[in-house]
Amino acid sequence: MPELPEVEMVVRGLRDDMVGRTFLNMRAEWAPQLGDTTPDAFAARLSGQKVEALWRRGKYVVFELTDDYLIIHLKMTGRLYIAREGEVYDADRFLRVVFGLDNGYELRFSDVRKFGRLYLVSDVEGVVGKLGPEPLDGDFTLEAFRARLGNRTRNIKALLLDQSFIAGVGNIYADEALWLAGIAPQRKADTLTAEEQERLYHAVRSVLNEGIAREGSSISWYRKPDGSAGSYQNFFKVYGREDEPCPRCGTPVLKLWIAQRGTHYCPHCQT
DNA sequence: CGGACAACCTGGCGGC
DNA sequence: TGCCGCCAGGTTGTCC
Repeated sequence: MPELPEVEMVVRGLRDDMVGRTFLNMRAEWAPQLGDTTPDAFAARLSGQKVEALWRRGKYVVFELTDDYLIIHLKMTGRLYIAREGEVYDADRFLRVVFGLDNGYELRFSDVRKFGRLYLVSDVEGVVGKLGPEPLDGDFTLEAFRARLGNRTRNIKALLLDQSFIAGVGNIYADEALWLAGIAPQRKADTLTAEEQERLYHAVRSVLNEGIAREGSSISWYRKPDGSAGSYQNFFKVYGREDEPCPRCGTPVLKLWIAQRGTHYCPHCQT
């Protein structure tokens, strides 16, 4: 489900309701999502901790607490939303964890595929420390991007998906960025010209910003915390558009497998 | 470093 | 209608 823009919308949608709240309790229906921690231990450690801040790092949602960090990765189908105690929502069909808050509301985590992961740690870097730079941060400059690309021999699609290379880009935004930059996904990273590097740098930031402006892509499971859908899926140029004409040149969009992921691109104007 | 593949899970959809 | 196989916004570990 969620890539950087979707996770950003989740964080923005929860922030006002969550900052300042204190966790009273927690109930987990599927313990494996807590890693090695038992639900009881997780709940005991979390209870009484107040949310001081809420932010995003890559695709991770980070609740900065009194003593610890509650970190949640939504993986493919995870959702976070606020509900009044006892109130029932559609997403509750796949409810996995419920956090009781000090104001009569709950933070709920639902996740169809159970891939999502929750961490409660004192050291945030232990979870997010290996992530690459935030592509929308001011210090992620063209020069920084060039330096990271320089000697990498992998194909560019695989590299964009590598979270230690850049944090937050996933399958949709990788395909869209490569289309916008006019670069074929199977190109080896170290063969990009200076001009192509620059086009890709701007394309990555552009599609992520546009994704946020459109409030994310709601293809199947992703919804904002308030339950509404994003609209960026209506603006995809190639993702999910196999056989449809390329919006730039009319050539049918191809789908193939690169880095074990379905990859969509225009074989004519992405070179 | 990098590629391939299996695992972790469940639901939706297209094909027959 | 029903069943089956395939596919899915992600990551991690293993093997070569």
